[in-house]
Amino acid sequence: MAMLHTRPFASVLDQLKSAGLRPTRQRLALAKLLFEGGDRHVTAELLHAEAEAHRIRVSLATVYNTLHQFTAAGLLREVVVEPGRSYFDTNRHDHHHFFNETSGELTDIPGTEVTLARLPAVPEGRRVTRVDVVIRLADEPGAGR
Amino acid sequence: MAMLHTRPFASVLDQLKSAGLRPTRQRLALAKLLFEGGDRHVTAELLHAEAEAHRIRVSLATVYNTLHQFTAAGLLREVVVEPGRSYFDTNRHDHHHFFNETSGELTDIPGTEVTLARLPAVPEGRRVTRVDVVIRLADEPGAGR
DNA sequence: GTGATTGCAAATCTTTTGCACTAAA
DNA sequence: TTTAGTGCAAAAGATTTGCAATCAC
Repeated sequence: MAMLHTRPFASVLDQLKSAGLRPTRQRLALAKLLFEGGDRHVTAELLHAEAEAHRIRVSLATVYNTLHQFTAAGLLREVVVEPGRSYFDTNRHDHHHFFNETSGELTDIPGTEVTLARLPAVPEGRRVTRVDVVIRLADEPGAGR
Repeated sequence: MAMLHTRPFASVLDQLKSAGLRPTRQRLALAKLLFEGGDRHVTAELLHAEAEAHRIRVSLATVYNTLHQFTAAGLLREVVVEPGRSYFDTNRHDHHHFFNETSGELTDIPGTEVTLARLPAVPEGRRVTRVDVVIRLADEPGAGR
C-alpha cells in the first residue's frame, strides 16, 4: 500500500533529471507535497505555508522558482482565473476547471466531460498550445440548503 | 454617418444612469474612448495612456474605478488570461478568445464559432455565471513566412 | 448644501531580481 | 573545484485605499 505513491514520485525524479534540475532538498520536499497527495491546486503562498507547517525550510522566492521550473518541465500547469494570483495544478491529464467566484475554489473537470464540438480556424502562422475552458460559478442565490 | 455611433453611446448613458452612476466628465470621456471604436480589449494602463493622448485628464485610480464600475454595470467584461494583468473587453456579445502567448494579443472569437457539445453537471447549490473558452496560441516555430 | 466622485500619494499584494552564500556533481 | 541553487532583502508591477478637494444634483 505504501507503494501506491512510489511510482509516480519516481517519475517526478526522472523528469527533474531530464529537465536538468538538480534534485535538491527544497525541490524534493516541494515535489512530495505537490505530487503525493492527489490532484491539487496551489498558489505559491499556500505551498510555502504548507512547507512551513511540515517544518521544511524554503524561502518564498524558491517556491516561486520551483513552481515555474516544474511548470516549464511539464510537471505542473499554471491556471489563471483571478487577476493577481496564479494557481498551479498538479493534474496533468486533459481537463478543464470550475471556478467558484464566491469562494475562490478551483475544481477539476475531467476532459471527458467537456467536448468542444466546433472550433474556429486558427490564425495563419500560429499554433494552438492549449484550450482552456473555465466554467465560472457562484453560490445559488436561494440561501440555505 | 456621424450618427453611426450615436445610438449605442446613448444606451451607454442610459446604463450608467440605471446603474446609479453619475455621468461625470471622466466617466463620459472614458466611455467614449471605450465604446465608440468598435470591440476592444484594454488594460487600465492602456486606457489611461489613451486618455492622456486625447488630452483627457483622469487619474489612473479613476480609470481603475471606472473600469470596475462599468464591469459591474454590465458594460464591460473582465478577461483574465495572464497573471498580474486584467483586460477589459467591450464586446458584450456571447464570444470567446484567442490569446497569443507570444505577443499578449487578445482576439475575439464569435460565440457561433465555438460550440460546447457536452458540459459537466454543475455542483449542487451553484449556478453558472459564465463559460470562458480561451484558445492559447504561439507563433508557429517555422520562422519566416 | 449634500452626498457622490475624483486625484494624489501612500499602502498593499503578488511576483521578480540581485547577489553573497551553500550545496550538488 | 565548478556551477547550479538558495535565501534574503530590495525592487518591481498592478491594483487598492484614505482622505481632502471638487463636482453633480
